[in-house]
Amino acid sequence: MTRSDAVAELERGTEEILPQAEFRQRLASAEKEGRKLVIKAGFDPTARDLHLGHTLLINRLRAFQERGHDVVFLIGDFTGMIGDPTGKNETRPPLTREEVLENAKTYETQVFKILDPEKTRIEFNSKWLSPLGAEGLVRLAAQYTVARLLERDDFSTRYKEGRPIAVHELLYPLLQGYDSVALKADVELGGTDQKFNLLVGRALQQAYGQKPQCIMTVPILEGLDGVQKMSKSLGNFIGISEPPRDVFGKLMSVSDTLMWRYFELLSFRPLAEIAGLKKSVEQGVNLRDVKMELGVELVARFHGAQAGADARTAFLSQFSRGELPADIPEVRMASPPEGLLLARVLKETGLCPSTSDANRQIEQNAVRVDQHRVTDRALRLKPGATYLLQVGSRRYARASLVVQG
RNA sequence: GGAGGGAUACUCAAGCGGUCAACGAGGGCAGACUGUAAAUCUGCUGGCUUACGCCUUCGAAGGUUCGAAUCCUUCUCCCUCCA
Repeated sequence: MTRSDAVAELERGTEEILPQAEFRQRLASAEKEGRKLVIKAGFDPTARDLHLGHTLLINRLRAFQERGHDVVFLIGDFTGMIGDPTGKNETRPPLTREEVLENAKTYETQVFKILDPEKTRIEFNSKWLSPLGAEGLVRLAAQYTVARLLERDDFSTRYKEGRPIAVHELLYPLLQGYDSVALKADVELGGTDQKFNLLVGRALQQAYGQKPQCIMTVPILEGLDGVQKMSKSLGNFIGISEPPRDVFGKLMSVSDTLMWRYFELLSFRPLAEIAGLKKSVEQGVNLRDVKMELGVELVARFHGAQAGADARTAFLSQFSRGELPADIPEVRMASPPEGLLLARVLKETGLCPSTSDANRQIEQNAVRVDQHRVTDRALRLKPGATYLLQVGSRRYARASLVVQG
């Protein structure tokens, strides 16, 4: 890999690098002198489950790590008690110390699916923020002005609209910036919504007589709907701890246009290779197959290479050829001698949330018993047998009915 | 402290005494089609019930009425304006 390729690989998938020239120069001189850059990325310990959106940032960290730089995974346990107000239109209640620590713990296992644990430095910002004390805080606060804090979008909006801004929220950017001072960060990464905070870090380092960090922002990834940002609360996410078939399946359900964006942002393949794939689709290759490539790659990243291949095989057999999946849950239930209504059984097996819903599904031709469509909601399943039940093409179960008593 | 406005199903948002289990949009689920769980079109989207139908829901609690999401009272929470 040439030097400029290497830089391109580090900068890949970033939204903005400020200032870019300074970043490249700093990188070059550090590598020339065999010195590690301190790469900082902070995580708010409010989210427990990481999803693909978070991985954009983690992937950048990984790229730096691969080039031997000092990657600091900073858990904002102290600032977590404030809660970053970015993008929020109202004050959040502070988390308790216990909640913060609890959440922080769950990060590690997830993050190390991508990062190398040996090369990752995990820090908690309470380490330096707690000892800072009231005096230190006052000194820190003296380094920045209210007017500049109010430049931040969500602060200025709230201020103009007369909505409350608690004083501790104003402190958030300062504390985050002080983290950079404490770590002597060379580069700080964050989502585009973090730009303001990252720049405050730059200013504060300067105020404390350090060389100001460069900042690197990564895009906010759209969720499965292709419109809103990926988030757990919107339900449009792919979690990195989800089972292989869900990760794969959700990726397959991504719209064709969104798929390319995912590919560019999430795949580790060289950019040239992705361009090649795009070209091959234009020349008639089935886009579905390209989508599967992405699915295989991501499942493999989180669950191992074998899981990636298996997910593709399972998908093809189930949805292309309509075969049964390998692992169909089996439920035993008691039945009176005359049998149980189908809707009742569908509910008991968990395939449908209620008998009303089960009846609706039956009326909509969605239900199969032993591979045959059933449209009669009056059908009773007799005890003494095991039935294969399907609702739609994704929900399967076996129900074995045993005579009551 | 004073004056107004609002709270409706997963979300947004109509309704303002009966025809409301509640318009519409988004989301979700399903069917058709297909090259995929893409796109497109169609249907469904509170619970119980084989069915007739029954029950619960419109911030909370009471009340008026044959009948309330709709009117009245109190309460809780939000917002706007004045001080």
